[in-house]
Amino acid sequence: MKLSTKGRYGLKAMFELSLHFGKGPLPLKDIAEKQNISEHYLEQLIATLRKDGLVNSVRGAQGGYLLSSEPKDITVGDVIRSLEGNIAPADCVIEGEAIDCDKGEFCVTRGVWKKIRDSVNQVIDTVTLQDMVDEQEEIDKNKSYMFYI
Amino acid sequence: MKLSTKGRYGLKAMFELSLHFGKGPLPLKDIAEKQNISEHYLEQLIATLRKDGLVNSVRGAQGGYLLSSEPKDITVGDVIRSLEGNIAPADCVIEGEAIDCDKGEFCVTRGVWKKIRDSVNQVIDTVTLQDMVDEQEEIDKNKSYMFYI
DNA sequence: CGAATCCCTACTATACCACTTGGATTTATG
DNA sequence: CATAAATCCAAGTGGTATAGTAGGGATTCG
Repeated sequence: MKLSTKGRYGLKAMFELSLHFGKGPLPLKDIAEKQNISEHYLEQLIATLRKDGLVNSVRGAQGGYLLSSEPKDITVGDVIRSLEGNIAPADCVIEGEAIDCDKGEFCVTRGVWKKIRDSVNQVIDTVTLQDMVDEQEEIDKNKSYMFYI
Repeated sequence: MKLSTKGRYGLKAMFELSLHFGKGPLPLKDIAEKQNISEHYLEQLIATLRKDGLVNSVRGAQGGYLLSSEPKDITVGDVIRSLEGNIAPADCVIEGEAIDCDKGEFCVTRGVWKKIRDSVNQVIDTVTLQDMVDEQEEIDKNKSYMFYI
C-alpha cells in the first residue's frame, strides 16, 4: 500500500518548484540536490509531468522547469495521478479502468476498497501545492521563534 | 498504492468466515473455492492470521477455520495489518517504525503522507466484518426484491 | 485404517522498481 | 562562434517482492 518513488519524488520536485514559483526556471540539478534525488532518474519523472502539462521546460543554459499554473491550482492528486495513474487499493476499483472480478457490482469486499480509494482521493484532491508552501512558511516562522527563546 | 493479494485475499477469506460464523469450522478448500483463490497460497495467508490470533483452526477431518471473535469485533484494519503490516504511503510515516529522512520532523511532504495514512486508517479501523455481512444481506434482499418485479 | 484436513519448509518464475549509461539537441553567455 | 549549461531521449540492469507451486508431515473423525 505504498506509493512508489515516482509519486513521492514527483511531489517533492513539484513542491520545490512551488517554493521557486515566480522566480524563473529552476534547473533539474537544483531540485535533485535540494531533495536529494538522483538527477537522471528525476529527469524521467519530470518528463511525465511535462507531458501531462503540469510543468513547462526551458531548454538551454539558464533553463530549467517551471510550474505551468499557480501552486494554488495544482493539487497533490494532480501530481500523483500523473506519475502513478489513478490510485486504488485494488484493480477492481480503479476509476475509468476498473476490471470487474467475477462477482461484479455485488461484491462487498469491493465496497471496502471503494471506501479506501475515495478516502485517499478526498485527501489528495484537497491539498494543493500552495497549502504545502504555506505550511513550510509556518514551520520556518516557528523555527526562527524557537531560535530567539 | 495497491494492496497486495495478501490483504485482498485475506479479507475475502475473513469475510467468508464471517458469513459462516457460528456454524462450526469452515475448511480452507471451501473458502478458496468460494472466493476463487489458490488453496495452497491462501493457506500461507491464513497461517499468518492464525498466528496473529484472528482465526482458530481445527485439525483433522471435518476441521477447518473459525473466527476467533465475533465479526463485530474484528475490523478490516485488523485483517490488513496482520497480513501487510502497518499501512502507509511512505516509509517515513509507518507507525511504530518510521524511518526518518534527512528532513526529519520538519518535512511538508511528510505531512501529506501522514494525512493519507490517517485517512486510510480511519476507514479500515471503522469497518468491521459484521458491517460487511450486513451489507451482503442488504444486497441479497435487493436481489430477491428485483426478482419479484 | 484411511480420508480429510491443517501444518511447515522450501523453491521459482515473473514483473516491477529504481535507477544507470550514453548520448543528442537546444540556447544563453563571453 | 565556441563553450558550457541545460533539457531531451532511448536503452540497459541489478535487486527485490509478488504470487504463487511443490512436496511432504501431522492430526483427527468416521
